[in-house]
Amino acid sequence: MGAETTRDHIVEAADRLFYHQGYEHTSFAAIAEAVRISRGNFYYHFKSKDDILRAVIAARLESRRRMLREWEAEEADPAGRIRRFVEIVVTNRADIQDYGCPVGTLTTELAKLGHPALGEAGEVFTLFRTWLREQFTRLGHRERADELAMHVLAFSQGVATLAHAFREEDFIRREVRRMHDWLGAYSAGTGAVAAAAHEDGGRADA
Amino acid sequence: MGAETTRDHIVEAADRLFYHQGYEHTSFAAIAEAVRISRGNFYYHFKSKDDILRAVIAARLESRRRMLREWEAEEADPAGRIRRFVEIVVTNRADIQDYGCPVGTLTTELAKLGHPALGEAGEVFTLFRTWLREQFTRLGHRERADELAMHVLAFSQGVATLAHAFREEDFIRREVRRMHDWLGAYSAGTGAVAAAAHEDGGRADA
DNA sequence: GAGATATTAGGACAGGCGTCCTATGCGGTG
DNA sequence: CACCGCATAGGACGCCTGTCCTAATATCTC
Repeated sequence: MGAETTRDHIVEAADRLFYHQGYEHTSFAAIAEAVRISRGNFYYHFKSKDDILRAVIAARLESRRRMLREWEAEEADPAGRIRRFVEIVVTNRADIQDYGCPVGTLTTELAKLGHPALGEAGEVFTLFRTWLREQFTRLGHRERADELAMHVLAFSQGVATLAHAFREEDFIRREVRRMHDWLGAYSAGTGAVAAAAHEDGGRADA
Repeated sequence: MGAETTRDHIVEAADRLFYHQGYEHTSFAAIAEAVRISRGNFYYHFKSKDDILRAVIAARLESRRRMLREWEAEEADPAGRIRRFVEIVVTNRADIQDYGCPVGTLTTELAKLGHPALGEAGEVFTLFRTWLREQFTRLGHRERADELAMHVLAFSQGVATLAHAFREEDFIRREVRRMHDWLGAYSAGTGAVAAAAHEDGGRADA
């Protein structure tokens, strides 16, 4: 805490405010007030608002990378790792109900603004997609790994958006349970793998 | 076209611009330019920007109601109606890839802005939820109708968000196919209904 | 055609924004 | 103690925003 630099404080406050209020709606004055520094002093650490945004995105990317790395260290089973990802919406349910998914909402906003940093924001999605794909590949679903990864991602975005709109915690838990059930067909031994492949394999890649 | 009032033109242009650029990012000047009227003239038809937003939301609500009514007239089978809803993401794939879901993105933005019209925007979600619930009820799933309705809604939001982020049409089609497969267990005759109830009934409502 | 009403145009206003500039304070080094 | 570079403060700037006001123009009624 005390060891953190002013720049870090700015990035942290901006991260939180961008998440809670949106990027465009968050003014320099608001960040300055949160960090308790003067407006003018911003431009010593960052050269523009875009610059702060990029720093925030980079910080988020790094934090997600770190999270995934920890999961990999703690959980050897790829299926267990995927389940951890699915559990995010439960773990962060309070924030999600209040503000939605940080990644999804920022990406959507930057797209509407035509902001040049949209691509960087999208990299967080790509990070998750690649990581999930890797886990499915290790489970023996190499051909369909990307499709399955995207399905899990779509789940989390759908749940986040509706949990935000309706604020219903039970809905989150039901959808997570449903997703765990679905994952069961892909995560167990060869028998279950074969069953899952049979279940919808014929149509999915027509 | 020619029969439309100026007010209608304003609402149409604002609707499109709010969808493409976001509510906050769309200025009065931008709407005025699109409608080809002067800025000042706005306040003859609307008393504030909020007022235009409310008119846009009301128009969207009405258009969705009309759409659902048409589906009900054309399609007697509740399962077919639900399938029509699922197909929205395919039908509107171009817009969705460019701008996301109009309902989801607006709701999310208004929530971040703390805008008083958030509740009205959310009514579109409620409209869909209630309608889907009604269709599932008619299919004989009264107890789980709301849960199933929410699942379909979550599907559409998840697909829309990711299709927007990644711009991949194949992804949309794969997810829609998956959803149709899932619906198959709930839409056929009593035999299939019983099978679906057995499939995950034991855990879903523990 | 005259008058009343409905509609439009365009500028003025105050406030907030991101940005920039300059002066001031702080902390370690010779 | 003098110095120098890092860090900060706070105000000035030009721009754009939503809003409001007033004058001009269409449109309709008798």
